[in-house]
Amino acid sequence: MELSNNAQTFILHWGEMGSRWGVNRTVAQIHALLFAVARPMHAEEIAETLNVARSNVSNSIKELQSWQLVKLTHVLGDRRDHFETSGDVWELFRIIVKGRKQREIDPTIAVLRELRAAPDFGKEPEVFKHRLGDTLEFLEVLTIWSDEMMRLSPETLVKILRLGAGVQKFVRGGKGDDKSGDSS
Amino acid sequence: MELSNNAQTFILHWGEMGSRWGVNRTVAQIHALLFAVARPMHAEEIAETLNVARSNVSNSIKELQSWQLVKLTHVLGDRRDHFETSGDVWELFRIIVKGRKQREIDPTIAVLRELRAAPDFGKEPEVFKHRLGDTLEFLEVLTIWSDEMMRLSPETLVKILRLGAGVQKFVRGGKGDDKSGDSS
DNA sequence: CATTAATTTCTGTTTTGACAGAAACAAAAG
DNA sequence: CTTTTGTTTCTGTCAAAACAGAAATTAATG
Repeated sequence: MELSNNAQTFILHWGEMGSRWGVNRTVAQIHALLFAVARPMHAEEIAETLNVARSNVSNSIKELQSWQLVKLTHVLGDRRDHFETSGDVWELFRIIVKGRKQREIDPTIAVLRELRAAPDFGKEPEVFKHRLGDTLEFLEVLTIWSDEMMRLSPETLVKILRLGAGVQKFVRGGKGDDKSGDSS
Repeated sequence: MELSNNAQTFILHWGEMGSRWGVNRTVAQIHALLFAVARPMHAEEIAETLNVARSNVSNSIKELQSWQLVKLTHVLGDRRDHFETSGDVWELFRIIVKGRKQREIDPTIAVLRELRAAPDFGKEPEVFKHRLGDTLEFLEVLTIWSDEMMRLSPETLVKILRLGAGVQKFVRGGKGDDKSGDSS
């Protein structure tokens, strides 16, 4: 398939960004491609369009599937597997956040809990214990919050985001709290 | 400096996690070390403690400084540069979010805006234009929201996070919106 | 059951980034 | 101004990951 200049720019940039946070370029490009063309494609067509080896496409798709970012479909009269991705940006966001939390936050929480429970942890300096405790508490609050937020529909989510810092009006003692210009 | 087992575990894990989101192991380890010991250290001591080359420490610290995660200090009677990091987890979080947004979101917003403004963009298929538009809108809302949130004090922030999805009560039309069990 | 078509796994090559050690540089003290 | 001490830049080595192409496997059709 021939890509327009605009589609190319988008896909290349997406691949570039992908590698900036741990997902390899081809994986990110395939996802961008499926997002852009908005129709099911089979492995062969993806490989041709992006100029990468089919094996590469195969592995990348497996990875995308494991993250639930692309799903397998079929088109009538073609027995090849086809793949597509959701066009709902909010749903994609939810999936990505969920995955990153699992891979980046959860293991750290586990380690911090183990440390706190270790027999010799009590002997550590107070600052160290205190800092680890703060870190753990922080990650736990963050986890609960993100789990709850991600359970909401995109519509509610966008409303909350649009509220912005306005939510501070709803928490007691939150007045006069703006820190504009204190640290930059 | 001799590290306790607990401190070692923490630092090694932090380094491990670091490499999971694009920051190299040594950089993450140095940050973890400074966080754990909670006092200024000079380059030499850092290198000895972590068993890495001094040049490596030098470069890593430069990177951490550019992200405002460590700052330079001096201790009396010692002309060497010493380095320390904030013990305030919330402040660290704010700095990290800010940096990641700059490096991961801002460039994408710029590209999407350019695409939308390109002379031949109007000729693109409707779905494509629509999807890019959605993506841009999403990233813009997210940016505004995070900018505003990050301006709040840690105390307010923790209150809001603790509210969790409870914030939905404050947005109109948010009732009956829970999606539990719809997609997993 | 054989043949064809598609996908996945395997193996070797290439590229990229981390890192150590040396060399160059800068700053302070006597 | 020279010596000492600390910091940064540079260069080469090493390790890990991405990737292509071939081989093996699986599934479908006649």
